Amino acid sequence: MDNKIVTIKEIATKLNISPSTVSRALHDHKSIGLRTKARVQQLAKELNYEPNQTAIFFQQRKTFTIGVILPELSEAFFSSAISGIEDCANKNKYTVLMGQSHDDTEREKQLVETMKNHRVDGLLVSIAKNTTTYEHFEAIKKYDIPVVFFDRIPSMENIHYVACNMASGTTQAFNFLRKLGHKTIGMINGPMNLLASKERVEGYRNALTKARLKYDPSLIISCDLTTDGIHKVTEKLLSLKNKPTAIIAFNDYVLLDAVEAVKKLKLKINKDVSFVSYANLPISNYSAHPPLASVEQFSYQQGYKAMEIMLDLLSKNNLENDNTTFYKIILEPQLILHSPPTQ
Amino acid sequence: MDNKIVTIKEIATKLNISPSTVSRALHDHKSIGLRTKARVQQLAKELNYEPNQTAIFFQQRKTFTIGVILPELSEAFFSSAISGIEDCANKNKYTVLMGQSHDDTEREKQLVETMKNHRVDGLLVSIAKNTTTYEHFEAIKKYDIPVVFFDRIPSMENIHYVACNMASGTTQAFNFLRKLGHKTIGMINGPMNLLASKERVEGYRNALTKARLKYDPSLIISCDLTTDGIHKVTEKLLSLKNKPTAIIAFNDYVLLDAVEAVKKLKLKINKDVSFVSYANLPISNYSAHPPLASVEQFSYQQGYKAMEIMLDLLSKNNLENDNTTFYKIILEPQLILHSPPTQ
DNA sequence: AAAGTTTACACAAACGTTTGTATAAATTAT
DNA sequence: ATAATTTATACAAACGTTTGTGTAAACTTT
Repeated sequence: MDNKIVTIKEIATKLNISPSTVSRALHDHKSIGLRTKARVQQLAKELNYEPNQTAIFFQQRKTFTIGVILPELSEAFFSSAISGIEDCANKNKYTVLMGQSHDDTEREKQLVETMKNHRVDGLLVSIAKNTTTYEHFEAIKKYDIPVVFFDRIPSMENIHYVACNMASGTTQAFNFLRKLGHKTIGMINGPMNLLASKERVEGYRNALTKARLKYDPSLIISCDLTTDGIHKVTEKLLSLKNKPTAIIAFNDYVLLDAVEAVKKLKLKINKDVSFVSYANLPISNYSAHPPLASVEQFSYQQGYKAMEIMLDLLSKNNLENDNTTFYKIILEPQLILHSPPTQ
Repeated sequence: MDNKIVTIKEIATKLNISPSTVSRALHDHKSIGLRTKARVQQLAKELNYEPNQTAIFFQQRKTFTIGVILPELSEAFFSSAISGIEDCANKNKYTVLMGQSHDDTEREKQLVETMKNHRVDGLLVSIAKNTTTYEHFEAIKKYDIPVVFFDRIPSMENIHYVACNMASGTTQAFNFLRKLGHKTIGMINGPMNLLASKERVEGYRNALTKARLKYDPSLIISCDLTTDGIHKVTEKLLSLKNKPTAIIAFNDYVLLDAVEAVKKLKLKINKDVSFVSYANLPISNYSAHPPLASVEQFSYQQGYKAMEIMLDLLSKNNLENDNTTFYKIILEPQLILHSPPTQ
């Protein structure tokens, strides 16, 4: 019942040997005799010895902790991603230090600072939607803390990242709608500083080109991902002369707001206008107005993979921090078709 | 561009003063002369000095880190709760170390161990659904690491916790259904080791008593919260002689599965059987088959409050770890009515 | 049995910071 | 001008662990 925390030193004193011997005995070092090893290990067990990780972290200059910065945990995409990160980290004896930017660049900067001071071994980041300057990420590299981005990738050179091929996903979505007979397809896009937004445009245009169709720029509108913004953009799209009969929404959350806007306009979903979106969140399966299809972005896998890359970087880190090769892992998204709600 | 990490020692050497002086100068200690203070602070800035937190943690025996163990981040309830935890922690210069038990008691034990070794200052826990032994939580108390439980509370004496009053929530739900005319009300309950399950029964029976109705135990069935379990329980309820016309589901996720079971039985929701559930997750707002009402459990607030309690415990901790008074914060839940999906 | 080798341990330094105590120098008081 | 006090700084230990190096004692080898 004594809640005194036992140290290596105490074990050493009790056994009349030196701390270094105890340490080595506990690590099963070959240079320690079997008798002493046994004695040490037994006493350690008896006294309920627990290594003081903070001391070890300090001494080893390694914390086995990975910082994760993401916009918003209550978004299913990110909670699922961090779930993957944590699972992979845990399997490899790493722990996850978590921080939400709430899509605020200032907060994001602070978090990077905090994480750096905590001496995390690495940083996994999905950037805030309005982050456009990247000094805080440049800065941390100087400290030999590798950074791997996932999903929300900044427009930086020489970074590691894992993301979904949104161009291809968008092409899939576009072609799917075309096959259903839609001729005019609109798109509610995200902020253009996000790689994912650029790629959506790319995929959209690729599909047009392949189909030898003309590009009407007014059919793609960026928005700030707020409810208001989405409402406005949706109304704008649906009041175009070249009015779309189908809309590709930036993601399932955007879709929810877009649906609201459509209802306000007294238009019928899946009749006047159909939707396809991205992420394939659980809500789509139970929603009253699910999209016809959703581009699955494999958030759990993205997180898991990002952590795997991190582990790889960390294992190589000692040898040579090779500043010339960068992981750019592109997962192929998959268009998931949804059946309309029954009853 | 030199990425060498600067230490207090180096600053001391460069200025030809002792490390202790540098440390005190950086902390604005009154015993340091203004001139030296200025010189130190300037050089620190120039060299981009960053205190090594791992050293400080080690030295101070305090990490400003709070461990959070919860079942499953991809459940909206928990991601929202940890969001509250993180927000409160961050405001108070604390960081969050996160771990998911995936509702596995073994993993939960491991996590407690990991957190302990990381020397977290405190632990916030929502237990795995099948955790029935609590030695791992008893054990950590000996290390003077306070533990605060939230939402999923174990049946232990002398613990701190914050939870929602599920008894009252259930009574509200029951009365709501009664007012709609339902005479026979069933309940899909969770595992009985959870306080929340016991409280639901309590609230159900209280409502009966107040209304001078007889208690039919077969109308309340516990399940293991798996899809299969929920299907079975739903079928069982709906094949009773005393068949319920309304069912109180353990939470919004359980509801989704229960709805499936109802459909399989070719029964009509809101006609043959109506539902009320708990949590009031976002899905309810967009669902094709939302419950008539959902008991809002204020997950974000629960997390935030739990962290506040933790902070309070930590501030008092030094004085006297008072093992006689325990926080038991009960939030009053609120029944939120849902309108059926439009169109 | 002497030289070489191995085994099993001890010693000490290091990681970066904080903090109690000692002590010169500067200031004030007498 | 000397003693008392204050100010500003240095010194050293400590937190718990790991790890490079040194070294007796116990073995081999010949």
